[in-house]
Amino acid sequence: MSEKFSSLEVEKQQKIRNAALKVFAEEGYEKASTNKIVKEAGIGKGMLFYYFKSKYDLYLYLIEYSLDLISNNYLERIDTTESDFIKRLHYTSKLKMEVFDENPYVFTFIGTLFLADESQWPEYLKERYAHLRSLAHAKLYDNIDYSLFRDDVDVEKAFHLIQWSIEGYEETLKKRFKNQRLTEVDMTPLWDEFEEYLHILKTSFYSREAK
Amino acid sequence: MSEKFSSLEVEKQQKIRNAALKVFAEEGYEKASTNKIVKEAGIGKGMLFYYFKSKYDLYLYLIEYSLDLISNNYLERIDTTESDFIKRLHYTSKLKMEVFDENPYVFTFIGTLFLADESQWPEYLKERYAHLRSLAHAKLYDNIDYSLFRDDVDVEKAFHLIQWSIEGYEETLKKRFKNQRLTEVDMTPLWDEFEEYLHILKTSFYSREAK
DNA sequence: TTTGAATCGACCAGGTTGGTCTAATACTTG
DNA sequence: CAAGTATTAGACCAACCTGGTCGATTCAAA
Repeated sequence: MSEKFSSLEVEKQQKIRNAALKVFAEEGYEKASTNKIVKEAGIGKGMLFYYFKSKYDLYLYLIEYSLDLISNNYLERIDTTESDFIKRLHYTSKLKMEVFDENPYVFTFIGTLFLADESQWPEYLKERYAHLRSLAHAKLYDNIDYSLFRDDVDVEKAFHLIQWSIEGYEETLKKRFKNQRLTEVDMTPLWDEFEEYLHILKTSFYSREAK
Repeated sequence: MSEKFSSLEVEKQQKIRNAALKVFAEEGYEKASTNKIVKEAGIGKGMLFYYFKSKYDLYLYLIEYSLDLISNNYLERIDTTESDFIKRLHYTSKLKMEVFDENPYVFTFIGTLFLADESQWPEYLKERYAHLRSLAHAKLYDNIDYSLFRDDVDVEKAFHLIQWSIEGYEETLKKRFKNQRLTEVDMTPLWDEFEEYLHILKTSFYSREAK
């Protein structure tokens, strides 16, 4: 990236980033076409190479940007003093939706990195990516109160079941509102529905006594 | 498709189909390259167009083939007299794995059709695709004994939670054994693990009295 | 009026595309 | 063995797309 890009108005930066994130996320690095990106971003082809010296340069910039965003605006904000696993996930989902709404392609883009070929990345990006993953793990599992769970179920397995359930719910929501901006959707009934699911999970996996 | 293709030895047919299914599933119709397909199938470029008159012809053939396979070897074999939802899903998973093992790309390929542009398909394929979806629904939900479920949870929601859990488990398995043929994997401990998960679901979502 | 940063899109060489065709080989039948 | 047919690989084609360049133009500041 050059200082040319960073001195753009933030809206324009955001528009270009979103376009690029979208195309990279959907097509993967190799197949992502810079033509498609500039079209989506509504800028001329020349400008992209004026801001970034190559396609790969743009790609690395997006990685760095996404790592930062997910760390600072999402993971770091997860409150690990909440020791109730389900409550923590509940709050985590709210956060995720918030970030997702402003930056819909970052999560998919970061997801694709998991299968990407890191070997050519600069060292500092590899480190930060590894750091992100361990941070994510810690933010989910550190300081969880195991005693809330029924003692006749394997807590580890219950963790998984709860997580899969939440991911499944997220997926169905994505499918349901595929073509709408999230801001245009009234989320309150969805959160209610989500909470009903969480309530079921609670009554199912937590022991009766535990409130 | 021409009779040229169907009179090939079945192994060769299968190899070509698998190659094509794989590429179409991974890249989508437009981007799937016939060059990649013939390379993957280990045949010369000419042969593909000797067997199928065009890329689109091959594509339609694969749709028909996959619809048939999933109907006959998978859905139709699901036993709807089993009214215990979890047991039925358990059996369904076994079937799915069986089919998956012999034909790993059919499910993903069929999955991509959901987002594909049906509008140009011949009428009979549209109908059969619609039929497949209603069949799938029926095979999952018809004749389920609701009384097994705890009466303090919404059965519909419990359905979803259970399904998401199973899908989640399937996904983690796919990731775990991404690069191995399924036949090379010793499945028995996995089935045991799976059954432990099912057991938890049972104790969680079914009422105590219901066995 | 002059400068130079910002912008666009025509353009380039190289590569890939779906599809054709030739020429060689393999197989069958006399 | 010979003749003919079925099968095969891959060189080849025009059309198109690729990442990247560059000259032409605009326009605000000096």
